[in-house]
Amino acid sequence: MMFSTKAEYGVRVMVELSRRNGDGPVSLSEIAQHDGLPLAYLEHLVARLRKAGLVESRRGARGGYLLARPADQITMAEVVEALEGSIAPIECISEGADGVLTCSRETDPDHICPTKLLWTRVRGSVVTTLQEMKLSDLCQTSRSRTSTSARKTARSSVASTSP
Amino acid sequence: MMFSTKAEYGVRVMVELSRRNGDGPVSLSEIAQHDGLPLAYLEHLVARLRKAGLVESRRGARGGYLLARPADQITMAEVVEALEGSIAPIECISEGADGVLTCSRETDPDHICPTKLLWTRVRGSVVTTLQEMKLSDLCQTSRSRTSTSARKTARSSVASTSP
DNA sequence: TGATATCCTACCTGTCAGGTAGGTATTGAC
DNA sequence: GTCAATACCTACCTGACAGGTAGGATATCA
Repeated sequence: MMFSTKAEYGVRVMVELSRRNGDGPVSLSEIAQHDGLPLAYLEHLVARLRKAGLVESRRGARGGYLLARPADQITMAEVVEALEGSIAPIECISEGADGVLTCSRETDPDHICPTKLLWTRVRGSVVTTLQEMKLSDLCQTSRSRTSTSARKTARSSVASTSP
Repeated sequence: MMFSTKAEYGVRVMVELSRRNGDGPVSLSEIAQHDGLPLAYLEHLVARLRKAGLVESRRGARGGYLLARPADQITMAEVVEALEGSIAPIECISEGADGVLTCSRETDPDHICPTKLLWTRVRGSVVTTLQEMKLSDLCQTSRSRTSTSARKTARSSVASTSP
């Protein structure tokens, strides 16, 4: 498994917020009930999303959460990174402040880690995929299920990605 | 983090076997010492590689492990999958026997999981990257540095793994 | 003044990555 | 034939952390 339920649940929260965008603040308890997820745990996750500037909150009665930006301006890379932390395929690969990837086992500059190429490329493909996908892309899927013809397309497109 | 040290260490073992291909069986203790990895733990990992048909073993004195196939015929997808199990970006996504990806939260056929598209695509990009990269691609990197002094590099690599 | 929400901190708890330990079976070299 | 070196196997340990709970403080609306 590559990501924990933090990403899974958090993405679901973002999708729900996006679908109800414009209806005013959405309370976490509504989302928790709708998706069958533990409310107290979602509070931790949405705190990360808020600190990352992806959602805004309204306290008090009738409060809740809203998207900080339109859904088509939020990349899934931002969402996943806010929830899971910096995306690295493996512990020894980490991204420095300058954005350069380094391998912790590569202390000696003469000794180039032969596996670094692999993990760097894996990371790149994941980050690119997450950056290209916008939150709005996921909501079109969930919206389209209201019509029968669109449902078929959604299912087949998902199934076609198997190797 | 997306993969554990099982993948990290296991890939290193495969790279070492590939580099010494043709020199006869390579013992695990040699590799463990060269890369500064715990021998007893590598035994577990190499058992997975053997069961997956990626390496062959020779028991007894002067025994060890060899690549079961030429390095350019071994994809990193095979290696990583042997070590980590089926590649899934998240717990709720799994690959059935027929190769079709399913979401465990998608019990009701009318309710299509809106996040499935995301995780399916992430998985696809990772699998594609791993399939396109061959074991031989990693060894070309590590070969390029052996021209100066392989022995010196070997010693320093052991020392560098302390953190 | 409640009811309803976010927000914050602390704590719990089972699982599992990562590793150790100790033994058995097999083989080559002397 | 014995010995050393190796793979092979099973069981166990242990700290960290994912995943979640608990309880209260704070803010806001009706």
